[in-house]
Formats: sequence, C-alpha cells, structure tokens
Amino acid sequence: MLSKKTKYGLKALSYLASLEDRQPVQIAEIAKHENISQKFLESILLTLRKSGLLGSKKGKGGGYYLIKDPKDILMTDVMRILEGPIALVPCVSLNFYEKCEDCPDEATCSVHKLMLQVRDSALTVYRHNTLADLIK
Amino acid sequence: MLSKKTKYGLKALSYLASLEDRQPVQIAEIAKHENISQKFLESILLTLRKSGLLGSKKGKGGGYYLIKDPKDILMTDVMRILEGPIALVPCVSLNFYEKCEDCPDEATCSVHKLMLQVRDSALTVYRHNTLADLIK
DNA sequence: TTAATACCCTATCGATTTGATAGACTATGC
DNA sequence: GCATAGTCTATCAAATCGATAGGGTATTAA
Repeated sequence: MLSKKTKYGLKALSYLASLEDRQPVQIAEIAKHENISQKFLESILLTLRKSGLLGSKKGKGGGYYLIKDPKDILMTDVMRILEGPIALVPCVSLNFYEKCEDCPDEATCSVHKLMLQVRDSALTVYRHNTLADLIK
Repeated sequence: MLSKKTKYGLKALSYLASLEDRQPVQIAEIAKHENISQKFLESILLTLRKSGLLGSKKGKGGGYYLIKDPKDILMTDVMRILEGPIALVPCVSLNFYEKCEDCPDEATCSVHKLMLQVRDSALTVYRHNTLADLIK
C-alpha cells in the first residue's frame, strides 16, 4: 500500500508542476489545495528539498518551487525518495538490496522469481512517467 | 513491501507444488523445510485452506495438500488472498475499491493516473504466473 | 475404545511504523 | 525590527506486524 507520505508528496509535486510560473508557493497554499495536513506536508516538502527535487525560499514571498522542469523529473526518483524501495522484497531491489536471511538460495526461490518480474514491471511504468505526464 | 505472511504463504505453496504426490504434508515439515515459524505458518495455511487453495486432513497422517493442479493456481488469486489488494491505492483497486476521501476527482488525480498503470503492470505479471511457473 | 496426532481457534505481546501535532528556532524581506 | 514563512526537534496515539502460548477438537491407527 502506498503511504500517505508518498501520496501527499506526489500531489504536492503535481500541484507545483501545474502552475505556470515557478514562483515559490507557500506550504499552506499547497496543503489547502490538496487537502493535506499542513504540518505533515511540511516534513514531506523538506524531504523533497533535501533530495534535490524542490527549492525553497524563506521569509515573505517565500515557499517551495520546482528546481527542474517537470518533464525531467522521473517517477523512479520520486518514488525512491518518498516511498523507498520499488521492489516488494529487499532481495530483488536494485537500490536497496539486502539478502533474505531465511532464503538459502535466490536462484531457486519462487518468491524471488515472482517479485523480480513485479519489480521490473513497476520500474517500467515509473521510468516512462515524468511529473509532466501526470498532470496532462 | 511484501508481508512475511505472503512470503511464507508463497513458499509453502511452492513447496507443496514441488512434491510429486498430493499426500498431506504436516505443518512441521513445511515450516522446517522453509525456515518458517511453525505457529505463524499455521495461521497462514489456515487462511489458504479457508479460501479454497488448500485442503487439510486431521489426525495421524494428516496435513495440508493442494486441491488444484499448480498450473491452475493463478498468482492473482494467491496474492489477493495473502496480501490483499494488488493496487497500491484503494481508488484503483478492482476487488477492494474505495474512494479516497481527500481526492475530489479521480479523473484528474495524478496519483490515480500513475497508480492505475502500476496496478495494471502488476496484474499482468500475476495473471501470467501460475504456481507451476514458480517452481520451474 | 482409546490415545496419539495434527489441525483449529483465541488471546496476547513487543516492536515498529505511520500519520499527525506542538512548539520553538532561523532566515528573509519590507 | 517586525511580520512572514520555512526549519528542526520532540512527542504521541493508533495501527500493523510478526511471533508465541495454550488449549480445543476432529481424525486415525492400534
């Protein structure tokens, strides 16, 4: 299940991308427009800023804004930042690989085999979608 | 992330499918072979039995066994029984649909649009995999 | 018929995660 | 220097997860 953090983050990014200009937008405006708890959104936007997707400006007239063009923001990156691994199981994760302690052999593991396919199919989707695609 | 319940359930099903005959297999044997907590596995096998994938036999010589041929057991069914919805968000779920309370319009929701594609890609994988495919 | 076997069911428990809130701090612009 | 708006830390209730304990019940072999 998708976490609310990811859901809200996606909505916030989409909202920013939908605006014509790239002027800073206040947290409060985003929260209100997308029906999100403002304080919770604060921490999410902070994450997005620290990972380089958003810029911020303090003080009057401040807020958050997209750094890159929406068509250059891949969903693979967004999902990994917000949700973490795309794979459903660590042993098939590209960026967050971990060996399963209970599984003696990945090559013959039925779960591994199935989850590998699921990961690839999800990756394909995320790689073919940019932020610009989501707001069309 | 895939729950251990699903992971263990898949492993147990695979183990049963890998055996030549369809004689009842004791919980203890499955648990030992797959490195699973026996008590936890009990509840999982119970779920699988109640949903019609497994049969059980009590008393001496009892255990669990597959009811259908492995090639007739679709991963869509297995995943829905063990993990629940295949969709990452209720508003794109076929079997567990729920409206998002915060989202005013699904048609224009960017999250909805993305998650619909992810669901379809996962469904395609699960529909093309039977239990027989996993143990090849 | 009886006793062993093995599935069935309920309850509980600690750990972790999640979503949300509060409050103080800091930088900016007028 | 004061209002504005992002930044950071701490906390918290609720839910979920994985696991465990312990007794109940049906079946079978002897």
